[in-house]
Amino acid sequence: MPPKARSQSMVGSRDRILKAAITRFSKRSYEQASLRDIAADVGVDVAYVHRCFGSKERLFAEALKASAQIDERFTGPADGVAGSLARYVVSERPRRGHALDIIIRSLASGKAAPLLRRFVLDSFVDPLAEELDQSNTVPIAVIAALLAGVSIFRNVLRMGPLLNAPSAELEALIANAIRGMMDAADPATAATMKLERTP
Amino acid sequence: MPPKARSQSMVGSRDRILKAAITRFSKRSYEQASLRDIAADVGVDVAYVHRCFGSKERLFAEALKASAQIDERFTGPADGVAGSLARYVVSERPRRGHALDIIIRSLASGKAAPLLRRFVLDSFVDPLAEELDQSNTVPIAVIAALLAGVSIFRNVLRMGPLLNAPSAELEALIANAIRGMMDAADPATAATMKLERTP
DNA sequence: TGATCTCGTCAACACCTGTTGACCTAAATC
DNA sequence: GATTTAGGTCAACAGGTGTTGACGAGATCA
Repeated sequence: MPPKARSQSMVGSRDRILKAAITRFSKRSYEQASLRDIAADVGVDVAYVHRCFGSKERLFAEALKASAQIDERFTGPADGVAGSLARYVVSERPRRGHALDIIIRSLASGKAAPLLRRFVLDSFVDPLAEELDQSNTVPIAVIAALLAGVSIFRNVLRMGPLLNAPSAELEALIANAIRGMMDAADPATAATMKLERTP
Repeated sequence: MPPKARSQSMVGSRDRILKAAITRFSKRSYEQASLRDIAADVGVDVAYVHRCFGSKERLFAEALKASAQIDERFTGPADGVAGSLARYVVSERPRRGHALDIIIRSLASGKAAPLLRRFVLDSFVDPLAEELDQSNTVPIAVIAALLAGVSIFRNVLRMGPLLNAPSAELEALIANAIRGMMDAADPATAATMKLERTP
């Protein structure tokens, strides 16, 4: 293979690797997504992707961080929190490479779990708790678990009922679950979530 | 190593392997739990555990099935469904090797996913839907996703807030989420769930 | 022109995986 | 007593993994 002219297509190979990693990690788990696959996507040698990022773990960490920047809404939806969260999880047709996808695929990986735990806490639970003036993060964590659970059952497990259900129905179910929980836990906070029942 | 007296400790090695597999698969994912580890737990050669079950996939399937028989409550709690489900997920102190543990650790595994999808459908969603006289399985699937999500965040991800929270609080949050959802979706069914608000 | 540094390749290492075939041994069967 | 059969071991295969060191081509800069 000819060594390829550099200044043309080879600029920013690191970014292209990062992008390929995001895609791969959002389709397969940490262990199932191999460095060789990522390298092949970019058309580069495995050794290079390794040396670009130091280790697979660091590449994963960077991919996770980078995917969060793409994914603006994940850090905290603006208004009508319950409905907005529900809509975010459900309407994911052309979504790919967003933080949530990476998270739900590697939750069970021993290597990735510590990273993901901190990420979910720092990028979702804490900001949302602050946004809602809620000092107790437990309900927020349960919301996160609900959203992750539905995403997993839908996109990873590909469970029939959740795949075929109309988006509106699914959205309403999730939103009402969140509302039902927050309402009972703390009516004041629930009011902040702009409750309008969607039956 | 002396070939060991058979009739004593070696009876039912297959069952011991199955038991070890259940334990391993409930602590690590399908790919992370290796046949060699399982074999070592029993004190047997890898080749034997393989030939006992035909393949790793079949061993996993049998372990999953066997774990469900241990786990009576998983197939359908009797009364006060919402609270019962919540309590089941939360109070899992000395629980190990039950179906839910195996499920939440291998959800993202390409090999195990089809098995798990069918298992959750057959052993949880459908029975519970029937028990509640609910023809629409979508809300039930969302409940399953919620329970799985919380279990994952707690036991796999080991997320702080969900680990340290008092069981009663967590239980109430989950139960109210389920009630809030079912109540809005179908008040008649919700009544079946013996709603008593736990604030 | 020559030294240097970045970008990148190549080949290999060490390790771990599920799986297979040959083999051995104790118990049951004839 | 001889033979089959079940229970089990051993060594190896084929393939995949992250990781490493040696090396090379182009551009940069002195």
